[in-house]
Amino acid sequence: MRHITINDLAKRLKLSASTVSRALRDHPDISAETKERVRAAAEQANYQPNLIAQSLQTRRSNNIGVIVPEIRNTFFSTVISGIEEIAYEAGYTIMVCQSNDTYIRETINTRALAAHRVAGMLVSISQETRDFEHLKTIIAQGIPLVLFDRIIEELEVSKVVVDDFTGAYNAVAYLIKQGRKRIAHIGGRSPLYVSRRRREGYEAALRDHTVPINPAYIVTGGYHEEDGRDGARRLCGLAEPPDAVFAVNDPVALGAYMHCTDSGIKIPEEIALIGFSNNPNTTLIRPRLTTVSQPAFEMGKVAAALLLKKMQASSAAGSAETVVLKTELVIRESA
Amino acid sequence: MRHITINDLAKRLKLSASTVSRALRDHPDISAETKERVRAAAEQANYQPNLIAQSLQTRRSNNIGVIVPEIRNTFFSTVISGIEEIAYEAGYTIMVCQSNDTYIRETINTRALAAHRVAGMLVSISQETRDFEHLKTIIAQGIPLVLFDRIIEELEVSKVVVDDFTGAYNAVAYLIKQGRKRIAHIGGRSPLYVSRRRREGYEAALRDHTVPINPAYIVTGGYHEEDGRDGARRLCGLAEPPDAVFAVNDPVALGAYMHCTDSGIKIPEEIALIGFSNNPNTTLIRPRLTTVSQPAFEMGKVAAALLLKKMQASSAAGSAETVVLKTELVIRESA
DNA sequence: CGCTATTCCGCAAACGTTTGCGGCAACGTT
DNA sequence: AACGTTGCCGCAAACGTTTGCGGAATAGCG
Repeated sequence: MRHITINDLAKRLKLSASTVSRALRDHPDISAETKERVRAAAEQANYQPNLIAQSLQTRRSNNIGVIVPEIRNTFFSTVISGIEEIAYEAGYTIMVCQSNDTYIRETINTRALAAHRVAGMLVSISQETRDFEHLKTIIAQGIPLVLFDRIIEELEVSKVVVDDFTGAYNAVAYLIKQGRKRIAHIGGRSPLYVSRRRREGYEAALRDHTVPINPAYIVTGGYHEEDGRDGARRLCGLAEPPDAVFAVNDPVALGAYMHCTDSGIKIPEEIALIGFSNNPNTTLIRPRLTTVSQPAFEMGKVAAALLLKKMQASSAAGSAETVVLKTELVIRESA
Repeated sequence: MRHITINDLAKRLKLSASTVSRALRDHPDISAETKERVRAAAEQANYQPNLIAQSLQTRRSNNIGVIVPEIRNTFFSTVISGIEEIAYEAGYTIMVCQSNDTYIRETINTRALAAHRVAGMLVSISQETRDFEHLKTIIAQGIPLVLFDRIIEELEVSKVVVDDFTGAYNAVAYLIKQGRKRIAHIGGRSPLYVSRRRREGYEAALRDHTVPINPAYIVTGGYHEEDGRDGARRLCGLAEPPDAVFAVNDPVALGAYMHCTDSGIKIPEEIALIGFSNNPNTTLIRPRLTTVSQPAFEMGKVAAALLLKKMQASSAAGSAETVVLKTELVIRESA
């Protein structure tokens, strides 16, 4: 019923614990013969080294912490999947927390993971976080940190994002090229990096093509489907409703889509629609949603790899690296 | 840069480590005054107890392991979300692994989590697993285990599932009541509990309504969208194609939906369609998908709560409990 | 004033590892 | 034959906690 320890093995083999330990880790001081004996005994007894004790001794744990706003949400769960993939290959396990998009819980999570002495942390901040003290203490404690997607620009730390600006820019430029005249944007209310950059891309595209920016065509809200419905409703209620909408992400775009189809507005004839992320379910609807690809799985892998690199570099932390992944406009029928 | 320990505090306060420890845990042996001093110092120094050392000493860790086939997959990520929610409230953090639906990786994951000395484990098995030795050793090591969704019936252990049989039965019965005559089933090829039970429900409904079971109307494959496409293609290629399809889950149903709409087959006029799970994206398509609700978030919460209960019960393990959650046929336009 | 209770705290061992250091044979070298 | 090498292993300390036990000081009691 109990876990068997290295001392049990030692006793059984009439050896010292240190010899068993060294044999298991293939230390040159141990003869080939006893190594074999030890290995056989360990195998036979189904010995599993206690990682807790190991971590305490070596002062380095083999798990890495992950904090996301919410685990359900295909974008984040896909990122987590990518993270786990890389972590697994490197022999790490991930400890996953969700902040439910609240600041308070995010801080609690960082504290908990720090108390667990994770070897590194990957976080995507909540909508609410304005100050970064909790992250700064993480850094001060010497825990490698990398931010992804929802990052904080001011923080001197490694980050991985997509080129939100360019992605948005290209999407809107495409709408203009298609001859759309009244291009609206359903954005995020919170000052999240991603929503700000996408909005900036939207505005820059309009400006560069000398189409005036109409404040009435910019509505903001949350990041879920219902927010997209709300936004679309307000937009369509305008005296002169838009003939195109660029949404901050796919859930919002899908919400807008729902509103339009439900109220008989034809897509793309009356209104064109572009989302952001290229979630799998964007190909479910008819017309299929034109969107900007945001490689979530890839992002998870890259973020994890970056963190692992930081962790190797141990002491010489320094160098905050930020990698930006490419987006691509995937053109389908909705625009 | 370093983490501060209980000894640092002790030195700073000219106390012993034991006193500090007891003060922090509010032990009655310590005077109110020193308790306050210690608390203040701990606060000021941002002391965080080393959970690693704590776990080693107390022989109980405060994290629980989770193994799912794949993290991306809205069903599982939603379950995980529910698990995290309950675990968080109870002061536990979750360690999440994915087996990628392979047996080998599932065993590696169980070993890793056992080596981490998790306080308990929640697992949903892979398509490939046929033997349960890895799970038996988990149990033998005294680690509380609860299976969810993809369970193993033969294993004497706590489980949480939905009433797959009844859910399937009701769905098919509904199709019959609607006057459908040639009802097909796109099921899972693997002998997974869920796919077996749903198929049994399908067959029972037919039998109870005295409609003959036509083997040609039962096709099997995997559990993803492309498998649904394949299944629908084969079904529609029949001399006498079915006029209704009950799919093993929503992704498969959506794949079937895609095939039908893409080849001009009208839903529900020519063919009715019912899925299983009530994934959020089933309301995206038009007609919306009729499906059987399978409360994923709830399942995660229940499974975690059950595990916590097992963990309290410590020694007196025994009593394998299995809770089955209710499904409900949610009727929409596709059937 | 002497004795027992009570209050409050420290010593040390333990949890399961890893690792520096030292020791003891056996061996090879002059 | 004496000596240095080498090969192989054990002792003990350490990682940061918790906790049983004992002990000093104070309080309470007759």
